[in-house]
Amino acid sequence: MKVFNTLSGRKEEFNITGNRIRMYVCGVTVYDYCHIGHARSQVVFDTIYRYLKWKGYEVTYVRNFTDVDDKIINRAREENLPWQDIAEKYIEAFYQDMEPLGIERPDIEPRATEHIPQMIQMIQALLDRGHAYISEGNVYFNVKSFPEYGKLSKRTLDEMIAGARVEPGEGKQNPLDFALWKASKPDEPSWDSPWGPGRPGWHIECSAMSTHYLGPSLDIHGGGLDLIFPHHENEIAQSEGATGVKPFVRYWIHNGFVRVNQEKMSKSLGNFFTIREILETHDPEALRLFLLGRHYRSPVDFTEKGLRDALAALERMYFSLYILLNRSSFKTIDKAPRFSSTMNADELPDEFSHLKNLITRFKAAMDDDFNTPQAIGAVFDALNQLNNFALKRTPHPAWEKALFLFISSLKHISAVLGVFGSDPVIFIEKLRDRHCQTHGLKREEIEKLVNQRADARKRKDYQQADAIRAELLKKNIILEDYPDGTQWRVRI
RNA sequence: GGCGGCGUAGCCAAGUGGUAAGGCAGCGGUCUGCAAAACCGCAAUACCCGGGUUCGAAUCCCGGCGCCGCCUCCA
Repeated sequence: MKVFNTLSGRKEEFNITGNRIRMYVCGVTVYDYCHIGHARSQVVFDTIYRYLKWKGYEVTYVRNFTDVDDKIINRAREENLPWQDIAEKYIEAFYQDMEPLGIERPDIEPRATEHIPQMIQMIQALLDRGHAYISEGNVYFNVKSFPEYGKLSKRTLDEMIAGARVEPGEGKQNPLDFALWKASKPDEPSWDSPWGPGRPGWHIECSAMSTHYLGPSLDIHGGGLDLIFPHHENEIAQSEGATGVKPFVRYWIHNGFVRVNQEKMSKSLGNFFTIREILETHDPEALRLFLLGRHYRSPVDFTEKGLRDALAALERMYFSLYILLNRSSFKTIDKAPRFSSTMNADELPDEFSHLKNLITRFKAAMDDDFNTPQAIGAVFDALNQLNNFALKRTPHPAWEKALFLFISSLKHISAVLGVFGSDPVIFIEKLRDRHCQTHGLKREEIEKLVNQRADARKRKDYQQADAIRAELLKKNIILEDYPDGTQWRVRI
């Protein structure tokens, strides 16, 4: 398996000793609803987590909540609520938004405020080792004490100072020094510490919590591209400075941005869509497929068209399965297929190459730096081949076996990608319901018309039949006549 | 100003040295009462532009042009 490592700037062979993977991903600061950028990051690392587990690794995945921070404090002031309530509210919202996207719960989800002692301990270690200093109740990290500072973001201290839009900063020896501990102002959250009442700086929580749960050396650390500097750079300085263990992280993985009109989606630009507002009108599985349709390191432009295309692709997949299952002897996905679950792909003739190789191709794609677009391509190759053999006038004698193999393969693939795992019947019905709801249509009426048309067709009254079809088409309902009956679907 | 990334058909997107996956849309064919779906075929004479290396480059090198990001809180 190859993984792109931000630290080296290259794809590297993924080598770890043993079978255990320690993985830490920066979660969110809980002061507002999550937007599509957060969704992408979560989907990307969720998929990586699922894939590593699927490969048989024993993964410990830690993802934090930053539940104390300037933004939370400000939000609390605006809403005139205790800051804890703000954090609580948006943690709950986070789960509500992530659940429909199929984001699995990490093994450990630590909150910053529950790990103040660990942070204090690490700050003390940094002071003891000469990497930090105290100034007016604040504790700062001394970047000059860590010669490798800049190795992740590939900048030198001199370059950063030359770039210089750095805050002068009260009591800092160097403008790039950053706060480990902030003396708290009167009405701010505060904890006791050896340096007086205060609260932790942002970066220290991830160092302290990752070390606490995973030890001083992690296998994978992830987050958005925008965390490389300063957040992850600072984490390296803190962790390696405090523990002396190098490297703090073996593989740094960063996902690219979601953009809107060619610009980064961000709170400060105000060009963001929250997950919940998108899911009001869009299918969550389509959103996940849309996000996985691009390589995780590339930027992705968020568009309505992109989402629609993804839904159309899903619909094609599920409608095909729906038709095929209907025609098969086993009818439904989970109702005891006639073929044993140990059916060997070798039982299929060689013409079914894409079906036989599907899992192999899927694995090869994912092994190459989690190339989800390529993996998805392999799935559609297989679907095309399946339809080709199954929907011919005289279907291939092995088509049911091929269908079964496809469904079994899909079970594996959906366990990793979190798409293509729905029951086709449920997916199609959901699509129909949603359409009826948003267009104020009644299913019974549609079905009544479909039946009327069937009668007309039996009478060979094609004029009447076509009139009904045209009427339904006006409502974006498309009829499809199959040998075993008429299906209706929604035009996307 | 420094550092990093990107530019592949109408749109989205893989491919990073061996002759262009896949999705959406389009066109032609098969099927169909006609459609739709599905399948088959067509569609970039070829990967921003200009040089170079190589038997061979979308893929490597040099030079442009365009876009984006980081350098400040941000997934």
